[in-house]
Amino acid sequence: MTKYKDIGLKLTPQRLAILDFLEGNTSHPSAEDIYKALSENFPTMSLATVYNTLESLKGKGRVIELSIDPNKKRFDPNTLPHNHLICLKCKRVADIHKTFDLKLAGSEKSDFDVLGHHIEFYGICSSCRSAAKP
Amino acid sequence: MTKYKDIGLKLTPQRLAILDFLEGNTSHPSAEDIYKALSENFPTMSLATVYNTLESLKGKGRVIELSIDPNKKRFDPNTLPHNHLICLKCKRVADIHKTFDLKLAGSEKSDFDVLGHHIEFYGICSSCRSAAKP
DNA sequence: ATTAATGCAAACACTTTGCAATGGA
DNA sequence: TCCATTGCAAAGTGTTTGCATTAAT
Repeated sequence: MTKYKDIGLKLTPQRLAILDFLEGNTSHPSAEDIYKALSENFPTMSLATVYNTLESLKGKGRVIELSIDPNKKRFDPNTLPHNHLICLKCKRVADIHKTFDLKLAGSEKSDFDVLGHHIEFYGICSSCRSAAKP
Repeated sequence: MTKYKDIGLKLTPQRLAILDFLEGNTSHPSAEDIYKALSENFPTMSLATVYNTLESLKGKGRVIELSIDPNKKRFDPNTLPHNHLICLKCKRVADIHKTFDLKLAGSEKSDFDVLGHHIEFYGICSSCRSAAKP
């Protein structure tokens, strides 16, 4: 039960619930998504707690914040390098486990220290494709 | 002077100013950035007009909306395929003109129709690097 | 006992919208 | 003239923060 004992944060029931919800979750939920999912079992949980916890988890490197969805931040508990595929219609995000080794020449870097990269593929998911066209 | 005559939108002074500001602009400005820059010469211009115009330009394919900055939408008048490099500290965005031909196998696409991709490189820009470290 | 985390509400930042007045086409 | 666009204000989202209370260590 002390599965998260070395997390470096106080383990409150709320955090435990958030961690359990995120574990293995590939839906790339927003803070609101997490809040709604947990509100059923934690009716008193505050949305602010979800935001605060996500911030802490980000600081501990247990969660990645994605800016792939233009309307809200989405979170990914998979902190290993990988890429994403987003549906332009419904904003569903799928993981792309394939990685790419992209090199930039010095002259292409605009004098930045380049630390990494992230690829967003975009397209249409199967359910949006098969949905009746207006 | 009818440089934008075939744009398919009514050419108001406000829109002309926005188009002129964006032309060749590589700063990837937010709506607020554009509004501030033009307010000097157009003191009565409304921020809503900037948003409305950007929406129209997006619809006409004259501007791309970027979700590279987690805090706000940024806009790019360069609609040719290219990639971006963002400074993790100051959020400055530079263009990467190099493109990459990234292929996904059918099994990697989670049953999406993949239409394209965009690469975000991230790192530290030269001015942030040389800034005094706290 | 300490100190961090919670929940609430208020504040904040960004973006969108309703609508009367305006002005391009 | 006609209809799209403007400017303003209000409203709508998503996110952050202040603070007294609570609870993990």
